[in-house]
Amino acid sequence: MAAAVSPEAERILATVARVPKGRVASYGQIASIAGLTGRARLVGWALRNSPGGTKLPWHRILRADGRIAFPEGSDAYALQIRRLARERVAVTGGRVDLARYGWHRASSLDAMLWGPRD
DNA sequence: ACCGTGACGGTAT
DNA sequence: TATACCGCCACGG
Repeated sequence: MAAAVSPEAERILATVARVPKGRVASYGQIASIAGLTGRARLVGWALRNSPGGTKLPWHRILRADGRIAFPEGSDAYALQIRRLARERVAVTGGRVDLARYGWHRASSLDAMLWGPRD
């Protein structure tokens, strides 16, 4: 049983699962929230090695500058853009406006003030 | 055990 | 805004 991977990966994946639909977060942000500041690369590793990672909203994770982390032109690159578009997240030039779609662990109040978009 | 690679990030130039 | 470097750490060869 249990693919266990590692306690850190578990926390990382659990954090990724919390990113709301229509919002995005950076690898470093996820690492910090998971209590692993400075270990953004581990987030990428955890996602890549997550058993059945298909269930996770991995497409909501981007680089710190809002760019897609996959090589431009790759299948994953195209798929991520497609999955984001499906959530109404605009991706222009392989990049998402974090000021607009970035997840800031908002409370319901913040959600009202900021709104999902617009 | 050494070294290159990578779904990263911050700072300097 | 873009490029270059360096710090970071798990893996694979």
